[in-house]
Amino acid sequence: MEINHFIDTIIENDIKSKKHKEAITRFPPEPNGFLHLGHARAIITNWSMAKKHGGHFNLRFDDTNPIKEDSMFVDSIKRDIEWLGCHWDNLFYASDYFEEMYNRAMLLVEKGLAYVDDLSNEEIRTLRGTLKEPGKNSPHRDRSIEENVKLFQAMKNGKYDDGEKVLRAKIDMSSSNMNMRDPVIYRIQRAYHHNTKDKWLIYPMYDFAHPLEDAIEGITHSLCSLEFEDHRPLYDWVVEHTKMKNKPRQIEFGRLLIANQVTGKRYIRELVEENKVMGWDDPRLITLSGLRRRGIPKKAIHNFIHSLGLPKSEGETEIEMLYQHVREHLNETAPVTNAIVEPLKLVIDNYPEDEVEYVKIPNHRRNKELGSRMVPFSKHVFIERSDFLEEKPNRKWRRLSLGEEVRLMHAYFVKANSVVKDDNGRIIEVHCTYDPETKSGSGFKGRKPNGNIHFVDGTHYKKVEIRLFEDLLKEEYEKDASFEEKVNPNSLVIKKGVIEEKMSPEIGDKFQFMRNGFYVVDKDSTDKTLVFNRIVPLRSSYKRKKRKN
RNA sequence: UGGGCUAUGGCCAAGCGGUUAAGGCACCGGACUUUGACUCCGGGAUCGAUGGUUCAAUUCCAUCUAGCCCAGCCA
Repeated sequence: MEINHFIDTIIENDIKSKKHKEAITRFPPEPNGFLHLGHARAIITNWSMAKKHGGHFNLRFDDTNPIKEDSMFVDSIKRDIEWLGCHWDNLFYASDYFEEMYNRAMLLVEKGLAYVDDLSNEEIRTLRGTLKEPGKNSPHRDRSIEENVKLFQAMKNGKYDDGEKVLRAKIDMSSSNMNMRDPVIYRIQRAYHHNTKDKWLIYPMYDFAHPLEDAIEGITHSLCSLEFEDHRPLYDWVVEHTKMKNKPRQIEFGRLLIANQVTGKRYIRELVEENKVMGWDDPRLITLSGLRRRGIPKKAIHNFIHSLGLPKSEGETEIEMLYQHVREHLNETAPVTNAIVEPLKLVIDNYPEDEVEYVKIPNHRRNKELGSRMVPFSKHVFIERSDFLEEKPNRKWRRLSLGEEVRLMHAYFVKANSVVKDDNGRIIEVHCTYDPETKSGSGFKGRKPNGNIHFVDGTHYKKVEIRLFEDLLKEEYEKDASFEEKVNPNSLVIKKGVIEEKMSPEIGDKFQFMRNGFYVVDKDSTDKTLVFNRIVPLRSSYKRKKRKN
C-alpha cells in the first residue's frame, strides 16, 4: 500500500534539501504494559518511514522510571513488534545512556542552566502556578554553580533521600507552557532497576531523557503522538543546551483510537483478574497478542494502519475497518474447508447404506495453487442447523426446507422430505432423497436447486470446539453506565462443531469455513480436541434483508 | 483574551484558490454466483458557524462555537 502523509512529505523534503540522507526513527515504549492496536500506528509509522527512506529503525525501551517498569513487559513488547514484522535494526535501552545523561545534566549545571531544588513535591507544585497564572521562582533558583555542582553530585552519591532534592532546568517560571516552568529533570529514587540494578540512585525524567536518547542515537525524525506537542519546545531546549551533535526533529501525529474497545490497562487488568477474559491475549482484546491469537493477519494490521493515513485530528475508528482488511487478506490466502458449527443430521434415505464415495473439492476457488482434496460423502451427513427450516419462510430463502431441493455443494441435489424431532420438539434429523443424475461436475442442467449448502460427512468427521466472539462491550448502553455494566455477557459463545476428518491443522493455521467465516486454530487445542477461534464472519447480505423483514 | 492542537456524509479520510468535493467502512438498491462470500454496477455531504478578501474559497483572513491535550519528583 502506498504511503503518503504529511510526515512522509517532511522527510522527503529533508532528503531532497540534503538536510538528511536518510530517516532514522525509533519506537520508544516504556516497558510497563502490553501493546495494543493503537500502538501499531506508532510502531508501523516509525518503522515504515525508516524503511521507505533508507535509514534504520531502533527499538528503544524508555526505562527511566524503575518503580513502574518490569522486564516481563520487555519480552512481550519485543514479541509483539517482531510478530508485526517491524524488525528493528538496533535494540537499545534508555538506561544504556544513564552515564551520558548524567554528564549532560552536569553540563547544564555548569552552564548555569540547571539547579538543585530543596523544595518538596507540594511546594514545587504550588510555586508552579496554574494554567492561567504564572509560576514563581524557587528560593533555590539562584544558587551558585559551584554549589549546584556539589549538590547534584551528592544527589548522585546517595547523600539524600528520595524526594529530598531534585535537579531542575532553569528556563522560565512565567511561561504559558507549563513544561517550561523549570521542569524537574532528575529525581532521587532508591529503586532497583531491571537493567542497571543498584548502580543509580537518581533517574532522569522523560522530558530530559527522551531528547538525549534521540540525539545520541542520531534519530532524524522523532515521531510521536499529539500529546507531546507541548513538550517540543522543551525537547528542543534540551538538545540545544546539552551540546548534542545531532538535532532530531520531533513531529507529532494523532493517536489511533478504536471505538468501543477496551484498551485501558486498568480495565484489561480488571477483566483478566475477574476471569471475564482468558488473559491479556484474549482474542476479544485488541492487544497485539490478542489480535494474534484471534488470527488477525499482521498484513491486515499494516494495511489497516496505512489505509487510515496519518491525521492530526482525533477520532474513533470502527473496528469493522480492520475486519475488512482481514477479510480482504484471508479471502485470498486462506484455504476453504467444510465445517459445521451447529450440526444437524441429514439422512439420505435412498443412498446405499454402506457406500462411501469421494468428491473432489478445490481448496480455493480462484487460487489453484492451494490444490484440491477428496472429501467423503455417504448416506449420513451433517449440515448447518441454520440451513434448514421446516417451512420456507419467504421467496428469498435459498436453503433447505421440506419439499425443497438444494445442492450439497460438490455432491448431489437433495430434497427434504420429513423431520424427526425429540421430545422438546427440536429437530434432530432431516430425511431427504438425492438424485444421482445431479452429481457435481456431471454437467446436469435439468433444473435449478433452491440454493447451495455445504456438508460434512456423518461417518468421517472430527468433533471440534468453535469459539465465536462478539465485541467485549455491548453495542449500546446508558451514557453513565459503569464499566461493569458495559461488558457484554455474550461476547464468547462456544459451539460443538464438526470438521472434515482429514484436517490436521496446527496452532495458528487459518481457514475459511465454507459460507461461514474465517477461523484460526487456537493454542488451547489438544491432541484430542481442536479449538477454533472465529476471526471474522463472512459478510452476508441475507442477514441484512432478514432484519428488515 | 493562559498555551497548544483539531473540526469535510453514520465512521475513517483525500483535497492546500477554479475538481461533477477522491477513496474505504457501514448502509440501501441491482447484476453475477455450485460460498446469500468474492467480483461488478448504481445510490448519499457544499466542506463546524458567521463575516470578509477574491472574477472565483472546503482551500486565504477575522471572529465565534465545539472537542482534545497541558498545572507527575509518569511516559
